[in-house]
Amino acid sequence: MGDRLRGAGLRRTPVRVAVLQRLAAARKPLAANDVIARLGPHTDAVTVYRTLNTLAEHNLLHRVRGEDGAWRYATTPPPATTAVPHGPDARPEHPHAHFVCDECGGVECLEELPVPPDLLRRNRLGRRYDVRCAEVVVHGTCPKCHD
Amino acid sequence: MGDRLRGAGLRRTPVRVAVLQRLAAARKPLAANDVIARLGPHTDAVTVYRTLNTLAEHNLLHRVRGEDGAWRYATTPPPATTAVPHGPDARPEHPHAHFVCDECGGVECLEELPVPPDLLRRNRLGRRYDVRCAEVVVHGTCPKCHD
DNA sequence: CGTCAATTGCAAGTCACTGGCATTTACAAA
DNA sequence: TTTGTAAATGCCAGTGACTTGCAATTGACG
Repeated sequence: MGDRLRGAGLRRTPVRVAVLQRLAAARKPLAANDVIARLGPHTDAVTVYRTLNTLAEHNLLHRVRGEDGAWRYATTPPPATTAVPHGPDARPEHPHAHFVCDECGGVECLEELPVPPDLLRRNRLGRRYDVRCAEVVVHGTCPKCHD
Repeated sequence: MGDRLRGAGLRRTPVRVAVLQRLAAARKPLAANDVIARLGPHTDAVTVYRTLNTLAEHNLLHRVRGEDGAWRYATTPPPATTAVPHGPDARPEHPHAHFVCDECGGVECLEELPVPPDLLRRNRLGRRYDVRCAEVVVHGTCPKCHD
């Protein structure tokens, strides 16, 4: 999936491709640790940390904090048109809520639960606040941990 | 403010009282670090970490992750009636959104922006999900950092 | 094919927080 | 008031998730 890398102005390197593959294969957000584990002992952990940061900055990934404080990374769907901007300033295209299981710590994307757009209406806060985006995290017990 | 401690079934100790005071005086959520700094060098940092945990478990405090991954702690208003349950299982009484400034990292309670209650409707997710609570975090630039 | 900035890999560091354990203390009961 | 006891504290050392510095490597243009 070097297309997306090149589209974002990034070099297509083996580590980046492998990271994107692993994250796409896992259907849920993974901690850096999990990604490192799935890459085998041949890949340097520091490189993976840096790779995840880079990919997230360029909006090929998005990330959420797990309850343990570690980031979870997940792939973002490819942009609808090639004209959609990449880069650090781009907004997530389909901001959605996330689910955090309080039992197992697992994180899931709730694609079907969009972040309520009215949360971004600046006038809900003082006019002197510059609102950029909002996150919604739902806590509870996931099906796997259910009783 | 030992009343609240005793009400929660906790011992009234100098450290706990001091922590509650400092957090009440700051009108915004503080990182453990900030609390420690405001207590002077006479209080042990580990004790403060444990104290913050204890107070949060007993719902005298609530906490949010800052963008740096460190918890921010803020006092919760006293329960409306004395019959309101305390303890680890109690739900926050007035769940509200929080604001995180991407410039300075500061966190604020948006008491006037309640967490949309429909986020908790279980049927928005599969029926096998057990939804407990939801968090809303708004990102942007705070008045102090504005240009 | 060569050039060179972008990536990588490795060593060492930082930061927020936790665990273990001996000492002290709040507070209930005598 | 005194005492007994579990709960809190203080200190040391550890953990885990990153980050930083820097030299060696490499992808992708010309």
